[in-house]
Amino acid sequence: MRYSKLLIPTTREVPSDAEIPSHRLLVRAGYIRKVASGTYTYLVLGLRSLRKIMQIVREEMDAAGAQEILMPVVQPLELWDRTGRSADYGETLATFTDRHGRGNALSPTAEEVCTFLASQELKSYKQLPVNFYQIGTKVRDEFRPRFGVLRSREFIMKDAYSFHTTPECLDVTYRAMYDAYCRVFERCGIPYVIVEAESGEMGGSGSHQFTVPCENGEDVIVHTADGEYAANLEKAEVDPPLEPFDRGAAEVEEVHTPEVGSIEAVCGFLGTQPVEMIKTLVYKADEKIVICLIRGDHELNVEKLTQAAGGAHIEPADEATVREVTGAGIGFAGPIGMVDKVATMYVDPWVEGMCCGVSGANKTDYHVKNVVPGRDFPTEADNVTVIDIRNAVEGDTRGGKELLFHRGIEVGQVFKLGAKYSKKLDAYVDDESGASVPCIMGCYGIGINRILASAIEVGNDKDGCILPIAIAPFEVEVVALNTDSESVFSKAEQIYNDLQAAGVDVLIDDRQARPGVKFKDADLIGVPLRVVVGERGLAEGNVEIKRRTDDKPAGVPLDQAVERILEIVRELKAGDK
RNA sequence: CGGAGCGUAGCUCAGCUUGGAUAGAGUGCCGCGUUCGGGACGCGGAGGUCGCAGGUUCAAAUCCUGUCGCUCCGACCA
Repeated sequence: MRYSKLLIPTTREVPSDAEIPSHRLLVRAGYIRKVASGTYTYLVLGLRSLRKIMQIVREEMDAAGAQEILMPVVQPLELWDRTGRSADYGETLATFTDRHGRGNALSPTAEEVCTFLASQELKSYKQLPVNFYQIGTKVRDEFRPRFGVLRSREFIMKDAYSFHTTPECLDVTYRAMYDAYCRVFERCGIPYVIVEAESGEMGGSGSHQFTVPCENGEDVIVHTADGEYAANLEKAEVDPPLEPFDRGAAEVEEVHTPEVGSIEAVCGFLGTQPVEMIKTLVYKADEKIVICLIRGDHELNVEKLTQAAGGAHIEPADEATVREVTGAGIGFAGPIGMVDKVATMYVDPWVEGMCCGVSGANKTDYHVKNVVPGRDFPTEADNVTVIDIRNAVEGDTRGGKELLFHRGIEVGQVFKLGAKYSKKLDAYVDDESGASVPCIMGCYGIGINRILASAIEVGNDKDGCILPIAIAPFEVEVVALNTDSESVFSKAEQIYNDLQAAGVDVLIDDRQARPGVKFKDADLIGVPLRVVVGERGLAEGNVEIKRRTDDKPAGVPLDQAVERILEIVRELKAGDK
């Protein structure tokens, strides 16, 4: 394609809202333009890259036995109500009421619709297993869009849903998807790690997350140095305390702590450390009130709590509920005497292991000291569960090995869903014995735009993008330096035509612009291979070929240029895999 | 939703504290000329209801109130 005919609005300056490299460069290189918060128009370069990514995904999904379909973005809210996910998603689910008064959701994912399809069409075990996938726009009314295309309100996702009669059959497809994902990311030329993940709102029993390690990622991955264990922060398990602590503490003592509700404030007031505090959090698990005890310097892990509560929908209790349950204002909840007032009390092992601690007194403006787990509140009772419900932190171990933390961008995740959706949406089939059984499901997502953004996040330098050839908008850029020189222009055109004929994705910079401008733009856009045709080179019978990652161009005789370019393109493609 | 901040030329920003004349710069854009291998230079030009609505004032980009939008930090994330 001809640069002079395309809208490739490169800029020297960046909009002030772009903070991370991928966002800055996508804008500067003219791949995208923002329309509103969290929504973007993809211009020719951006769309070409997305298409290449989608094609790779499509090929690997097809090869893995999935079949492509297309489901609606506008979905009946009723289906979401039936699975309970309209509540789980909350305001993140974008909804509208149509002119007939019907509720509709804009799809952030499509378990409901796909399961609905299964319920209508799948009747017999003989039809299974099946795996449906689609590539399309998803909508989430994000509480806070950010990082450009990485966390937007609208994005492109490949989502797939598989149906099975047995867990073993699901395992086979799950593994096939897992392997397909590895091939997708390898072909896209981006580095990735696979970690164990929690299935979260999806509701399921097993999951792996594919993450591109990089500084600006929003996900935290946790692993041991030997790589034997790797999980995301939501999932990462931590060892319980090694040594049981000395329990020889004094009697419980109430202290007046006026208007100091937060951990920091209490510590400042009493001169204690967060590690000595017992943090008491009131939550609602479905409609039941539960409390969670974690050490003051730890954070509650909602995913772990969800699992502990048997998959219940977890949300923080509102202030009125907290007051009613504890009899005190926010910030003064404590464990003593609470066990009878709540459905369940979850105690983190690191609280159980405390010698004694400071907690709220369930009395506004008061805390209590010398609270001993097991003595002053039960750690063993019918409705008390001691279980890991906090985020892993620096210094934690797992299996005795130190846990290390890194950030990453989630680009894909695979889930075993079980029968949650099929039961709620009546997706049952007859098995071999004639019994009606709910389909066992898996689901598998890939963030298409995130692959592009993360590729730039890990591939850039001061001059611009450095994209793998597999997903770059063009494979080769021919730069015609002196466009008013007939010989330069015609030779550049000849190379351009020959490359096109050879099936190469080639861009020719045929603009009437100064050389510096063309060089800068070529670097910024990040086309993997640049071919310069200029008077200086032609005087020696050469054109210049430079990979985006090379320091200097190499002169190649004009008559060998196309052949050499094709060779390097082949090498680059092989190298990316 | 809580905290902070910002809305002035297409973009990046000055001006606002301490109200005052035709609202500025860089970059980008248009025209002419000179240039032509790493974002050239000269001359000329277009481009602004200073987010919007009220208010204070002889006078508002500037002060006050409201409102809308955006951004950053935090709060259950593909």
